[in-house]
Amino acid sequence: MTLLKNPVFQQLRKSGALSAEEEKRLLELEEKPRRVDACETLWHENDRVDAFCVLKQGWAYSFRTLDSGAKQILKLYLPGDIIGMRDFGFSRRLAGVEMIDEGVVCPFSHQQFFEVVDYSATLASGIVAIAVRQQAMLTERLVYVGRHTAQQRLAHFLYELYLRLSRIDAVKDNTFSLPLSQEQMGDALGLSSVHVSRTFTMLRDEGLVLRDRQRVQLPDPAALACMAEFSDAYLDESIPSPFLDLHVIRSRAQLRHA
Amino acid sequence: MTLLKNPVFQQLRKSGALSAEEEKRLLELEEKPRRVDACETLWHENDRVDAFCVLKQGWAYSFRTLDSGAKQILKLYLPGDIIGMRDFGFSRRLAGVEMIDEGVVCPFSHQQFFEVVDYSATLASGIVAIAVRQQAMLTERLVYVGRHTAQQRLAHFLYELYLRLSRIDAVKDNTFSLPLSQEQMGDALGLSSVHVSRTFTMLRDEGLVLRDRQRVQLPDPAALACMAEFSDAYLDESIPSPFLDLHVIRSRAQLRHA
DNA sequence: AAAACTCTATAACTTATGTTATGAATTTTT
DNA sequence: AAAAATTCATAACATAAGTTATAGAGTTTT
Repeated sequence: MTLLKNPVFQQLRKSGALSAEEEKRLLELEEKPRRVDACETLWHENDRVDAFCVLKQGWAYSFRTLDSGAKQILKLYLPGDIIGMRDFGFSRRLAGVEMIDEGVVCPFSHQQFFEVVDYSATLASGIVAIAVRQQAMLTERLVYVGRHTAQQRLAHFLYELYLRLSRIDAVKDNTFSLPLSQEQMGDALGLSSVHVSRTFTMLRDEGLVLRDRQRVQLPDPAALACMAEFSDAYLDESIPSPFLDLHVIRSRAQLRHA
Repeated sequence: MTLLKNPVFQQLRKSGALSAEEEKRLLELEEKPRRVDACETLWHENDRVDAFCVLKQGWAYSFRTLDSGAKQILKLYLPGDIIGMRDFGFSRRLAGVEMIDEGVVCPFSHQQFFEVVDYSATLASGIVAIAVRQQAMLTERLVYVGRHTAQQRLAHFLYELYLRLSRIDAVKDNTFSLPLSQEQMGDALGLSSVHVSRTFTMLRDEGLVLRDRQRVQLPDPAALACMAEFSDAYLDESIPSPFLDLHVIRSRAQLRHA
């Protein structure tokens, strides 16, 4: 997975909004791949912000630790996601990030990012759009953690994952791998691990979710989405047309500079 | 309140990172002020995304409406905030936005934003940093809605407001105006209005919050922050040093282009 | 292969918060 | 100024989710 394969950049590319040089610059952010182990910490809460990462392989999550020792998992990162944009413009990390399984990340520095932004407004806007989309998932979780039952929360969580994984071809026969313990899912959804277990049992009894260890199957994804009151607008991948005209604006601006 | 007065741009300015032309460009985003009434809708969920707004005067909030008719309030906007960056890169609004009291907004278009980004990486980064800071508040609310008691949630909400209002000089004698009904606070915190009322009573009994209609007084803000387990990192206004060197990177890049 | 862990399911019990209802206090409309 | 509509406080009751405990199933270590 590269950034260039992200649907946002795919659309820009197809519409001819990306020059060869821009594609090259974007790929330069992924120049320094690094293997990371399962459970490895990428950074801690409160560390100095020095780098962002493209996640090439593996799963990761960001989290906050509370005084009580409880964890709140903020965001699950899948291959192709950018990790750490949440901290852009802050001196210190607002959240820790850990790998779930082993994988590969490509760190890039503040300065590299600035250079890309400075070189191309199109690349800058594309990266911001990707970051905004990631935040949108978090916003959506606030809605359902605040207002929905445990069943709906878990159903929503599983269905969102199902959609995200589908897009990177990680779903076969409505089945995917979910390398999270029930405790971790509880930490993401604001539920106790016991209640996550109870809720899985209920979802199984209703025929909505079959699970065997890390294998999860959704026999009727539509029914699951419906009971979770899932609204997929926030996962919409299509970018608005003004975006595609960016390079036009850009050329006009260059004319003006000249 | 102008964008230029936002702490992010104030810092850039003081460190000499903003040219006169850049300041001018930034102010051009605020060229079309419009009076808006109390309770006026700025846009609905699912509207086409056409503009963003600088909120000059008054309070606003963004929200999602659920199938059940319940509302989840996502974010409170105070003067100096940018409204709508959450939807950047999406075709449709993910949330509605309404004014709370009357005020003034300055809408600017996608295209105007692109032109600013294209003109200056410094301005682009500054605006992104402001948007990231706003999202950070939302992320923080996920943490306490997911993991904290009603008392802590309300305490956190009030203390965060107290800090944000302090920065725009809207707090006198630890007292500020809060033009939200208890039902609306419930909608923000994922609580019923009845329980918000109960919780206010508890906070009063503990001497942490005095309230008379829209006047709210925090006799001991530090104690309130403590009981809410408030961590103020996410409201930190200082931007990291690579930011301040942006114009240096920029000039280097221009040299390379030449 | 046994031992030690970790994860999961389920039960019993507790508690925080939701729901419904009522009356008083404010605010808005007529 | 009266009437109508909100908003707020409080009570009584209902319930979803938390907590603690136990045992089995899987996994890892020895």
